[in-house]
Parts: sequence; C-alpha cells; structure tokens
Amino acid sequence: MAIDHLDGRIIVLLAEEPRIGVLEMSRRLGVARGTVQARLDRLQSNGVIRGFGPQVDPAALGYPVTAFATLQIRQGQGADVRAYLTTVPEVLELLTTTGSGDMLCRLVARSNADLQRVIDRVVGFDGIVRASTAIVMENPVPLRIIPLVEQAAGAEPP
Amino acid sequence: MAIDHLDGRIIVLLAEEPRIGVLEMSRRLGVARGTVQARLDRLQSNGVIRGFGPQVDPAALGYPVTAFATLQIRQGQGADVRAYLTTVPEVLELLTTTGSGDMLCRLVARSNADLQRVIDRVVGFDGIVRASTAIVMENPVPLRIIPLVEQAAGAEPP
DNA sequence: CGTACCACTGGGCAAGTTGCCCAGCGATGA
DNA sequence: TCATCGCTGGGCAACTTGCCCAGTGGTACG
Repeated sequence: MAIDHLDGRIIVLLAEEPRIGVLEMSRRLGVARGTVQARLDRLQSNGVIRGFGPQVDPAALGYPVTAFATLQIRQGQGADVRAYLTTVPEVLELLTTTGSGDMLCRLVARSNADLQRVIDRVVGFDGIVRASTAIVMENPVPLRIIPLVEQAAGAEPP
Repeated sequence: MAIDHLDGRIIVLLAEEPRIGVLEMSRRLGVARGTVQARLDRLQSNGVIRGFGPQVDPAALGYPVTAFATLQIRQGQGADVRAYLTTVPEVLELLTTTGSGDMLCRLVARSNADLQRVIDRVVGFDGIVRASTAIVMENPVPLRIIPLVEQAAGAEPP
C-alpha cells in the first residue's frame, strides 16, 4: 500500500519509456533484475499499477469534441441510468457526486453538431430529469499521475 | 486517422492483455507478424495510440478521495492559474470549459479532511475567484475507450 | 491493357530478453 | 541466537524481437 522511493522510480521510468524491459530498468536503476521484477509484481498485485493498457486518443479516432454533462436523476432511477449510459460508447466515464443526486458524465463527439446527437441520446433516457453540459475547450493538464506518485514515493522515507 | 476492423481488434486485444507480444497477437488475429507490427507502428505515429504508460490507481497510492472543482478565474489570470495548478500534485487534470470562463479540475486527497487542505491550496491562489466542489462517491463507468474503439472500427467497413 | 505501388504473407537470422532457478548476504524482529 | 525477508549476482533454456527478403493479390493510374 505504501510506496517507497524505488517503487516511485520504477513507475516514473515505466511512464517515460513504456516499452522498456525489466532488464533495462534494472540497469538504469542500479539494482538487480530480480528486485525490479519483485517490485513490479508487488505493485501489480497491490493494485497500485492496474495495467498497461494502450492510451487511445479519442481525437485521433475522430472524436475531437469532449464535454462534461451534469445529470439530475429521477429518484430511484440511478441504477437504470448507469446501466443505460454504460451502453453508450460516447460516454467515456460516469461518476456519481455529492450534490442534488447528480452524476457527472464525460462525453466525446465527432463535432459540435454531433455532440447534440450524443446529448440527445444521453438525456433521452427516461430516468434523467435535467442535464447541463459544458464543452471542453482546452486541456492544460492532461490526466496525469506522475507528480502524485513522486509525492507518495518521496514523502514517506524520512 | 480512420481505423479499420483489424486496427480495432489489435487495440482491444492490447487492452485486454497488455503484456501480450506482437508475435502472440499475430497468432490470435490470424495475420502475419509483420502486419501487426506495421499496424501498431501506424497507430502510434497516427497518435491513435499515445502510449502504454502504467495505469496507476490513486486510491492504492493512499488517495482514495476524488473530487471535481469548478473554478471561476479572474479576468486575464487564466495562464497564471494553469501554471500554478500544474505544480499541485493532487491536481490530476485541468480543463477549460464553456460557461462563465470556467475551469474544471480533477482532484484527489487522502481523506475528506485532507481534501480541505487540497482545496485550500488550490483556491488559495490569487487568480481564482470562486470554487465549487463536488466529491465523487462512486464510479459506475471508469474511464474507458474500448466501446468507442469498437464503434469507430465497426462503423466504417460497410 | 500494362505497370507501379501498396499491404500482406511466410520464412529465416542473430541478438536480446524473459521466466525460472539457486546460493549467499545483511538487516530486522521474535 | 535464530529465522525471516529483501536484495544480489549468476546461470540456463526458451522465446521474442527487430530486421531482412521474395512472392502475391489488389488497386490506381498511365
């Protein structure tokens, strides 16, 4: 659960050069190969590293428009709404948040015009009372984890 | 830019079993190794596949609380705010959206109490006028891309 | 109608990596 | 004092990678 400095360096190295192998990592970190292997196994079984899935860019796939929709759900319809939204490919993420029984929904679309279609499809579902949408214009800080890893790795040792 | 069926299957396969190699993929897909290699290279240089960085779970790192903060920025301070928030490790993502000159900010914290510290640190910056925060309770649809990939891969061929 | 060009196949090669094993060592804790 | 744990450093066979090649079918263009 707690991460030490070596774990941190492994994760950072892996993030910078994902194609790197265990052997090369051990060389760069100055430790034995078995050590890196053991650490990696531990990090994965701990759930710290969930996997190494490919990071796909929706924009390159033809979906350059991202938006966030805040949904207001009819009482008791939460489960139905989740199940429905799971079936919509353009829904990339769905979160329930504090506030008036709300959900936050990350959407993509082929264009601003297409976004209308996606939103209609989302809010067309019966259990959704109201939706307000914000279109993403810029992404100054793309989803990242490294700074947090470094903090988690560096803060503990002392 | 456009993805065909084989590209889609490669991405899906890669997402399901990231440790798989090119040779094993070619066997499962029933194509020559060189073909898979060429497709992968193309997908990466196209930017469709950005990389294979490790997916780290903030919760396993000791940051189980996620929240979204909507920030209202003082006129003309946008760039300063971005630069500042980039330095805060708990800020995992920052987006500018339509609406009253707003930014949306994804945060994590060690606990609800710790979230207060993080928020103070975020909104303590001068260029931020107001912030409203929503704590994430559940994550019914974790960030995903496969359904979209399948749609992009399956819709074109006909 | 012929000719390039392109993507794919199927094969072959050396070099490197992986997964697995082992013995030894130093620090930690009972 | 002894057992445990994590790390080291080494060795091994099996596999994969990166790279090369010639041949083939389809498509676009002259």
